[in-house]
This record gives sequence, C-alpha cells and structure tokens, in this order.
Amino acid sequence: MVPRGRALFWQGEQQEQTIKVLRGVVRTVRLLENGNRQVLAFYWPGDIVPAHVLSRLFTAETVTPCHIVRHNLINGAYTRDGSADTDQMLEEMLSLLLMMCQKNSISRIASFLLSIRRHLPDDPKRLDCFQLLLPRADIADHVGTSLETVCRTLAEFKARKLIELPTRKTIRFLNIDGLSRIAEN
Amino acid sequence: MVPRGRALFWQGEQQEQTIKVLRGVVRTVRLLENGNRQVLAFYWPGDIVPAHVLSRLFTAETVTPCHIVRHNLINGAYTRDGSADTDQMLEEMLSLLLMMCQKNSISRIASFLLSIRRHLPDDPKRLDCFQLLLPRADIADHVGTSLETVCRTLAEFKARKLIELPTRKTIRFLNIDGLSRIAEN
DNA sequence: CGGCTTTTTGATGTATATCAAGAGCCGTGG
DNA sequence: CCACGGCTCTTGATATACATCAAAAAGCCG
Repeated sequence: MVPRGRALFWQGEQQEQTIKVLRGVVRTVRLLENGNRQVLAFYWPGDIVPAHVLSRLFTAETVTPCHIVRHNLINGAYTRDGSADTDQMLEEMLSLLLMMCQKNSISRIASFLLSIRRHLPDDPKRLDCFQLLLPRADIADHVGTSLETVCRTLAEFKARKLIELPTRKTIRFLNIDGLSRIAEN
Repeated sequence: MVPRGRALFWQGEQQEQTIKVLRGVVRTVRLLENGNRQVLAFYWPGDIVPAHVLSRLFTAETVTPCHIVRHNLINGAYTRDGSADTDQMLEEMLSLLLMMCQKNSISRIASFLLSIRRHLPDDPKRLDCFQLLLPRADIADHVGTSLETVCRTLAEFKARKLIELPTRKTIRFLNIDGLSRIAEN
C-alpha cells in the first residue's frame, strides 16, 4: 500500500517498468518552467501506467492511497505489445491536447467530469453518488485553469441542476445530456 | 511541384507513406468539433511528415508551393526505424502541449518565433532578414490565439525593438535574448 | 487599374486569473 | 470527547488579457 502524495517515479529517471493500478488513483505530472504543473492523465484501478515511456517526461504520483503492481519489462512475463504503451501515451496526449483546444474552461470541466464518471467508485453511504477522489487543484492543473475556477464552475453546474455535491468529495450526476451539450461547447 | 493550399492527405484516410519536404512548408492540421483548427506542426525543407502515423488524426496541407517526395513504406527502400516516426509524432505533440501550457499568448508567440527562426529562408533582398512564410492565421491556429492577437503581438515586439518587419512576410530578429526572456515568461 | 485576400488597428465586452478572506473538514493530541 | 492547527475548499472583489466585431489599409494578381 502506497500512501497518498508519493512519487512512483520522477520525471527524467529512466524506468524499465510498467505499473498497474489495483486500487486508488495515480496521476502523471509535468513540472513546467514557469512553476506551474500540468497533469497529463489520471490512472484508475485496472489502468496501466506505461512507466518506461512516460518516465523521461513525467512524474507519477499517488493521488490517493494506492495498491499497485510493478511489472518488470526485462525478465518478467510481460505480455503486452511494446508499441501498445506508446500508443496509449499518444492517446493520452491527444486527448489532453483536444481538451486544451476547447476555449472556455466550463466546457473543459464538463467534458472532464464526463470522462472520469465511469471510473469513480460508488459512495456506499448515498444513492447514485460517486466518490470524487481528486482534489480541485488536480482538476485545475489537468484542464488548465485555476482551482478557483474549478470551484465556481462546479458551483454553477450545481446551480443549473446538472450535478449535486452532497459533500466536497461526493458527486451525483443529474443531467448527463446537459453536461454533454456544454462539453461540446 | 504542389501549389499552396493543397492537401497531401486527409484526416482519417490511412496512409502507407512518409512524405519528405524538399522545398516549401507543410502543416498538419486537425479540424475541431467547435469549427476551429489546430495546427499541430510545420514541416520545413529536410523534414519528414510521418504520414502513416499522422493521417489517422491529422490533415496535411501545403502552406506554400512545395516540392515533396513520397516514400512508400511497403516495398520502397525505407531505411528509417518504424518507431522513429511515432517518436517524432510524440515529440511534436509534446512540444505543442508545452506551448499550450504557457498562459499568455505573448510568450507563446515569442517561443514560436524562436522555434521557427532557424528554418526560415534568407531574404535575398535584405540583409539579416528572413522570409516569414506563414500567414498570421496559421500562427494563430498553432499557438492557440486569434490572428488579431498575433498581429498585435508582433507589432508590440516591433515597438520594443525585438524584431523588425520590413514587409508583412519578412522578419529581422534584433534581440534574441529579449525574445527568449519573454518566451520563458 | 480594380477586385480579392491578408493584415493592421480600434473599440468593446467578457472570461478568467489573481488576491484575499472566510468556512468547512480532518487528524492529532491533550 | 473536545480543541486546536492545518489543509482544502468556497466565495467575493478586482484587474486584465484576449476574443470578437468592425472597418480601413496594404499587398497581390489578373
């Protein structure tokens, strides 16, 4: 079990591994010259972090406490096609790029919510609710705004009855179509 | 010779080729849902457009009249490692991403100018001047602003004596360090 | 020389960053 | 069990960079 906020590898250190997430959430991050962070992607239970292709460019960190398995590429029984990892990274970067191309943050946040929806674990306490595991700052650094804007946008979605936020880390989706329309801009 | 404004391949049509630029400039472009364009990259004489990896996602078009050679991957004498093309595309997407992460367009445009500087052909008529082959709209769609902002920013660089613009399509760099400082933000 | 495209510049409105202060939540330790 | 300190989050006020609309100027080609 890896506690939250730990680095799994650092930007620049070459990895010969692949990391599978069993429980929790992992993020890949790049530290920018101007001091800002860019979150490339989040990895959910079942996802694979292709460490050997990412590690040159990104740092991986646990967003929550995590269970992970490291697969050694050299001698381990590694079944994946080598190009699959590169393809996955390409896909991640493309989807981030397309997100960044959307002009206003409201549609970026809407499409982000839709994209993570299927991954969120149920909230045992509440019906139809999910645990929104990510801090606002992480969302902001992924979609390219400030965390204040994330807050305000979520508040606005709530006001428009697109979502509910029973607690800060709990979300209920009320109107998926409405969110989709906003996401399309 | 391919005239300007022609498509070399269309987003979605699978290519089994690679395209080498001998003269002129090529751009790869993606049409976005909201009607906007995103220019992924420009290709200068000597550059290779890895058509077989890009063509699923991007369209390639000539920015100026071009001389190109198409290399067939299947039976042609193709010396490049297959993964080199994927790597190149990754690099292109990463550099675009990092560019989009810079918050203000002034630094994006500064770093863009610096990045194309070495590729620009000399202007035979003027000393120390280069032919700025790209239309403002292409620059805008690459760095993610409006073409008006590109104009104003160039005008500002001129006012600050960082560059000169003897004609619309001619540029002289007066203060590279100054531009670099702006690029770093 | 007209007519077309590209570029420039101006005026205006707006989204969002930034600064700031307060509120809610959580874990630790008394 | 409560109290305290430190986080994260929320909300407000303000400033500003930039998009957008519009019109004029410059360059280009037949």
